[in-house]
Amino acid sequence: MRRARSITIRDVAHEARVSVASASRALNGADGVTEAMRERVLSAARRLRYVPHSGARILSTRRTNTFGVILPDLYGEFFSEIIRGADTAARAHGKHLLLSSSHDGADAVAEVIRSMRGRVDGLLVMSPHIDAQLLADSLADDLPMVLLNTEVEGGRHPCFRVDNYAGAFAAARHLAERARLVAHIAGPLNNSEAEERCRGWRDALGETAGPLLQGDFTEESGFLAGQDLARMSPRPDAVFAANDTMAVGCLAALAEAGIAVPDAMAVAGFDDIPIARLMRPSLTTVSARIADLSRRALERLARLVDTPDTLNDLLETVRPEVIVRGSSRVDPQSRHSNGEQG
Amino acid sequence: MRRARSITIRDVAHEARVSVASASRALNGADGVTEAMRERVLSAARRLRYVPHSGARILSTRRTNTFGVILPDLYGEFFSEIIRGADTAARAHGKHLLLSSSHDGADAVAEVIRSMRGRVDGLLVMSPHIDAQLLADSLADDLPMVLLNTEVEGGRHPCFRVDNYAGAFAAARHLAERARLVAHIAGPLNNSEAEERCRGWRDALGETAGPLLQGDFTEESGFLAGQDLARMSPRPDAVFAANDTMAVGCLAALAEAGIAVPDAMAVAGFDDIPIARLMRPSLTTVSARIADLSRRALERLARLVDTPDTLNDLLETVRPEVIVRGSSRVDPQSRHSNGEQG
DNA sequence: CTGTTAGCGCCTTCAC
DNA sequence: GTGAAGGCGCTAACAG
Repeated sequence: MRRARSITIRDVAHEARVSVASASRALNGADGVTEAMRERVLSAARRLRYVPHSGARILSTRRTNTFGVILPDLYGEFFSEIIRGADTAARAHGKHLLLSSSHDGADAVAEVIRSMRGRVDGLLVMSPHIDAQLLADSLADDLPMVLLNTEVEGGRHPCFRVDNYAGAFAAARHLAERARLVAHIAGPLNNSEAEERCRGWRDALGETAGPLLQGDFTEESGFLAGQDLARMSPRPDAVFAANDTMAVGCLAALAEAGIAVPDAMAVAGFDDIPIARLMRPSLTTVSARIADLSRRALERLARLVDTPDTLNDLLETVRPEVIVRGSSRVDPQSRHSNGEQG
Repeated sequence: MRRARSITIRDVAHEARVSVASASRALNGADGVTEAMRERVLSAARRLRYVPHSGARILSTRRTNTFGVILPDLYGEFFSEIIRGADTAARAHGKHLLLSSSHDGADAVAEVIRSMRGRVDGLLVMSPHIDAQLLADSLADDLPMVLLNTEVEGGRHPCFRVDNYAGAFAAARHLAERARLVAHIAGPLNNSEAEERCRGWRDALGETAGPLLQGDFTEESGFLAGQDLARMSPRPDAVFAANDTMAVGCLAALAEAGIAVPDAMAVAGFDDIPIARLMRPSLTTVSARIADLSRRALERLARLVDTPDTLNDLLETVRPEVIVRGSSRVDPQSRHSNGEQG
């Protein structure tokens, strides 16, 4: 546990009997160095187990080789997917990822962003909280930034977003094809994604929209909503949850209440988290390939950092796709469901 | 996108008409500063939208306020849980988290660790790869470090681990109570956790252990194993998967093959990832409360950084617990299963 | 209480 | 090709 003074480039230079400048050049593979000297420096470094101090390098190069990722939370499959996508891209570029959860609230995000100055080259920010607008204003412009599913008017930063409205609209329509009354379990208030999805559901169904249950994206809230649903009369025969996590909770409640899915009640979620496919019945959902989205967002950020370029392609919208699975299949694997010839 | 020269403490000092030192003191809430001056500096900082440059601060304070977390992968519920625990602790201490996946291999880990010098105050490392030993040797001692489920002989670093052997042993025993032949789906080769779990299974059953199927902790490998299992004759009537993810895949394969769980085959996994509870049937598993473990490991790391203290409590082992659920219940919710009066 | 000075470890002109 | 010197932004002695 002894924490000795760590060895610096000076030590290496001394050991190799060259100047610090030359050592630096050799270490960084800069040209203008004799092969002999380079070898001497490198071997000295090896002998001393020299490891460059990133803090110092950051200060002098003004490069951190790190991207900050700010998410509302780090918990659960959804954010795990986002992290995975970002990580994939970061690795590909040899960059680090500085992670932070903001737990909602634009001021919290602003604070986190502040604390990241000087330790990241750029930011990937997801802040679905409705007052993200405040955010935009309080942002320093001196840090490249890419937004993810974050509604901001000013539009100075590239933004990758899922068309939540269209996805929800399609899902609701799908359910309406087989059901008379389609309920909705909404996400948290003041969340722009939740709002868009709710709006999509409502617009898709018009007057025939079923009851609206308030949730908060957690599984538990989905469970409670499922219990409410089970007690209703007339009972809706379909429900669209604003995310998969709530849909999963809802399924559990329905199973407990002895309500058959999809026969007595069809269920659909949103996000296509990995577990959706694995539920029994498997969960119909709306997929936006979120890991892919975050990967591309980080790629974009990397480009932005390298070349603070033109303002084009500021907004990229992904049109999600309904994935029909067991929880809403009209005729659940009757005979060979492959033969779609009529 | 203009990236102006960012404003430094010098600008603030100038604006407030004080020296840089005083500005620094005022900004950092150090005492020995007139209230008037502090106010002047703070307001200047606000006016200029000054944000301190962490890189510089790191260099001069030799403190990064960041912990590095090195995991084999960032993907899936298991690692998501670990991240969550670490994040919880980090937030509580106002620290950042620098995340990195190493994708196995001790040399990869060593490389990642190298690259983290000067940007973290300490490291939380999980490297179940069997040659973690190499790791231990190549480690610089000048960075506080806490290990997670990582087998290293030298024992110079605090280590938090799950007793994989005991957990697997107990799970296998549990299955053996209701089954004649208990198969095992193993994790990847050269993974110490997988090995321990396999050993626990074998020792629990002795000669009566069923077939051993090779997996790699992925859901797909569990699925394939499940298919194999379905074809076997004599067919095992229970299977213990080395992690939940594979168990989930296995369940899917069994369902597809029309094998009833738990009646025709009991299934158990390991880790108690969130989804385990949500499967139908819900998945019997071994829980080590992994999020809690990583949280505590990070707490320990924080203490270690603050006080490079004594070497005691170097190893903390969690004895995991079998959680019996539907996939292995002898009498699946017959009548009111609460009344355990006989 | 405040300002001056000297680094933190590294990179990068600029002379030689 | 190589070395000396200055500076990145900030903090931490030390004087005043």
